Amino acid sequence: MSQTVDRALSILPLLAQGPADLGQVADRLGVHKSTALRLLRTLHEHGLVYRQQDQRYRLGARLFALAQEAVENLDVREIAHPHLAALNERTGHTVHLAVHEDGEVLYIDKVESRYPVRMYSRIGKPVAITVAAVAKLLLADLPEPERRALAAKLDYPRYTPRSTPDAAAFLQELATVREQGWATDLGGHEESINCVAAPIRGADGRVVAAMSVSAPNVVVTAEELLALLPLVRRTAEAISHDYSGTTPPKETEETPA
Amino acid sequence: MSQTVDRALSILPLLAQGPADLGQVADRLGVHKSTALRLLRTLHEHGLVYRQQDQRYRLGARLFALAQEAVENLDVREIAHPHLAALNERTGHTVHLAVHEDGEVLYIDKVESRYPVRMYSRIGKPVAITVAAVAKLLLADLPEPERRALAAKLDYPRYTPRSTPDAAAFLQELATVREQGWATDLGGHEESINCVAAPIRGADGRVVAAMSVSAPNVVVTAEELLALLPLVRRTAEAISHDYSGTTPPKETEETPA
DNA sequence: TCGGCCGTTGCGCACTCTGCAACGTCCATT
DNA sequence: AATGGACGTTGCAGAGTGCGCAACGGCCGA
Repeated sequence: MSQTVDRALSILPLLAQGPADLGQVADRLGVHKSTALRLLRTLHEHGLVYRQQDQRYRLGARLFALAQEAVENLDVREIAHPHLAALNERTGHTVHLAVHEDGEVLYIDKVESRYPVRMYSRIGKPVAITVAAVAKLLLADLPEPERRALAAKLDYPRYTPRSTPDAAAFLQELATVREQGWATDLGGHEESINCVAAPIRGADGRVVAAMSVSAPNVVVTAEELLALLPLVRRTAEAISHDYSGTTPPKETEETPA
Repeated sequence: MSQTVDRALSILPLLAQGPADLGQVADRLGVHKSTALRLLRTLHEHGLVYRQQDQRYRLGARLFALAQEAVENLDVREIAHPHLAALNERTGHTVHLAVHEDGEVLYIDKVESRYPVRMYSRIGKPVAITVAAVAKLLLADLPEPERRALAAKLDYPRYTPRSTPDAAAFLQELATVREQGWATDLGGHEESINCVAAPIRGADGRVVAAMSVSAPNVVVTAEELLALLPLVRRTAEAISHDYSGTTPPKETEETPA
C-alpha cells in the first residue's frame, strides 16, 4: 500500500466532518505542515477538496460528480427504479434500494413517502447494518464463513430495546432471514419505524440488492405494514426478473470461495 | 504536487466512466501494472474503489458517503431547503439550488416538479455552465478579470440554436445579468425547457448560491414562467436574509487534543 | 495438453516524498 | 504605531518509498 496516497485519502473523511485549516489537517494526519500542504494541493487539483475564502479546506465539487456518475453506473438501480416508484405510488410509503459492499450496506435509491411524516435517510448513507431489514437480507446471503467473520467484527449499538444485541443474535436472525427469504425491522433502529424488505437476485440466484418499504407507527401499524409483504416480494421478484433478463449471459461464477 | 497521489486520483474519473480491469487502468495511466495495482489497493482500502466479482474495479461506496457528508456540511443548503420546498409547493415546478466552485457550477439541492413531465438533472451533476440561468448568476458576480479568464477557457456547445455561442456573447450576457440581478435560460440547454433564477447573497453582498425554477414548455409557457420572477426573487432574498443572519461574522474553532 | 492472458509478488535502484528551517503576511495585542 | 504570534508558503538535502522489471501461478480457450 502506498503511504503517500494513504495519507492523502485519509484527509477526505477528516474533512467530511467539517472544514479544517492546514494546521489541523497536518496535526490529525500526524505529518508536517508542508507535507499536508502538498497533499491538499494535489487533492485540490483534482477537485476533491475545495478551499474556501477563509483558506480552510472542505470537500470539493468533483466528489459529488464522481459519486453521481458512480451511482448511475449501477445497473440494478436503473432497472429497479420504475418498480420502486410504482410501489411507492401504490402504497404511499418510503421505498429504499440498498446494496452491500465491503462490509457496508448503503442506500442507492429512495422514493419518498407521500405522507408528511417521513423517515430520515439519504442515498449514499450507510445503513444501521445490524438492524436494517435490507442489511439482513444482503448479509444473510453471504457465504457462511464471511457472515461469521463480519458479524464478529461489527458493533451492535442499542438504538432501541429491540435492536440486535450481539453477534450471536445477529447470526441467528440472518439464518432466519435466509430461510424465509424476507426480512423486517420492527423498531430496531428507531422506536417508531418499521420496515419490510425483500431480496433482489441475479441470474445466479445470489442476492445483489435488497428493497424495503418503511413507515412510521403513526401512519400504519406494524401489522398493516406486514400485510404489504406479498406485494413487496412480488416487486422484488419482478426486479430480479428484469435484472436477470437484461443482464447478458454472465461469465461463469465460481460458487465456492 | 505529489506524483503518486496524482496518479491515484486520476484513476477515479477513469473508473467513473465504467468498470475497468487492472490492465486497462495501467494502460490509461501510463504506468506499470504493478504500480496500478498498488494504487488501486490503496484506493480500495479507503473504500473509494470496489472490486466486483469479475475482478474489475469500479467506484466504491465510501465515495457516496463522503459526497453525502460533504453536501450536508454546506450550510446554505440547510438554510435554503425549506424555502425551496415552499416555492415548489406553491408553483409545482422543479426548484434547484446551485453553487460555484473552481470553474464548475453544480446543483446541491433540488425539489422535484409535481408535474409528470420533469426535467432531467441530478444533485451533484455539473450544470451546462454557459447557458444555465444559475450559472450566469454565479459567474456574473466574479471579479471582472476572473470572469474574462473563465469565459475564455470555457467550451460553448450548441445545445440548441439559443445556446450562448461564444465567450463574447457570454460575457455580454453576464454583464446584463449582473446589472439586472436575475437570469433566465429560455431553451438554451434543452429546446423545450425554460428557467428563471435569482441570486442568494451572503452578508458581504457576494453571491454564494443561486436558485432557479424550471419548467418545460408543455406545462407553462415562457411568459407564464417569467411571471414567477418576483416570487423567485423574493424567495432568494428570504434565503439571503436567513443566511446572512444565522451566519456569525466569524466562527472560532477549537482543536480538542 | 498447451499456450496466452491476467493478476500477483519480490526486489534493487533511484526517484520522489519528507521534515526542517526560514521567510512573508496577516491579525491581535501592547 | 510597533511587536509578537499564528499561519501558510518555499527551497533543500537526505532517505525513505514508490517505481518498473521479471518471474510466478491460475484460469480459460484452443
